[in-house]
Amino acid sequence: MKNNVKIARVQVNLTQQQLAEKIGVTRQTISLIEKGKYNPTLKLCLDICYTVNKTLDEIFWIEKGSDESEKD
Amino acid sequence: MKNNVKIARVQVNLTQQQLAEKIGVTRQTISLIEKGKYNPTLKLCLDICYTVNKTLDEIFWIEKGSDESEKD
DNA sequence: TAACATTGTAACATATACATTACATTTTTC
DNA sequence: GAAAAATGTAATGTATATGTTACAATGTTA
Repeated sequence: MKNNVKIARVQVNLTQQQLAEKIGVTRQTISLIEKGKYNPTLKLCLDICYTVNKTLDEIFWIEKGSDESEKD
Repeated sequence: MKNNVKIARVQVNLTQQQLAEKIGVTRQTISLIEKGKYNPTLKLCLDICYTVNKTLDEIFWIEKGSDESEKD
């Protein structure tokens, strides 16, 4: 699950810890999402969007079939 | 978790069953998502988008604080 | 209205998102 | 280059998304 969370987070000058606190999740969850190792829920995706001022399409859209990340 | 899955699904002339089969989930999952009773994962949101030819923003975006649905 | 297709939903099981704690590794700053 | 901050990640536990099966309710069509 590739995404642009890290880019967007850095753009608004937040650490993983700060983003996590604003959203109400743990830093580990943010870390794993940024590394593409989690398949986050819609609600969490939306909360991230609200906090970094982006839309779902800007941060989480990936073209069909272009997800190179592992299936595990 | 309000969304526009039902509208988009009907627009492309698919039943819940047909959409579910194309995506590889059960009909119940589609039903519960349409009724706003599930908080789907990003991967499933994307699969729905691909199948009904819409983007994440078109189907799943909701303005901050405008989610009237129940929490559980 | 009777058959049939579609949708809602309940009970129970399984997989996994996310929390908690802890520590290691990398990056920044002095 | 050492101290601190930021990030990666492992082990274990919990909550919940999703599967399975089954049946009821609603819509559609002859």
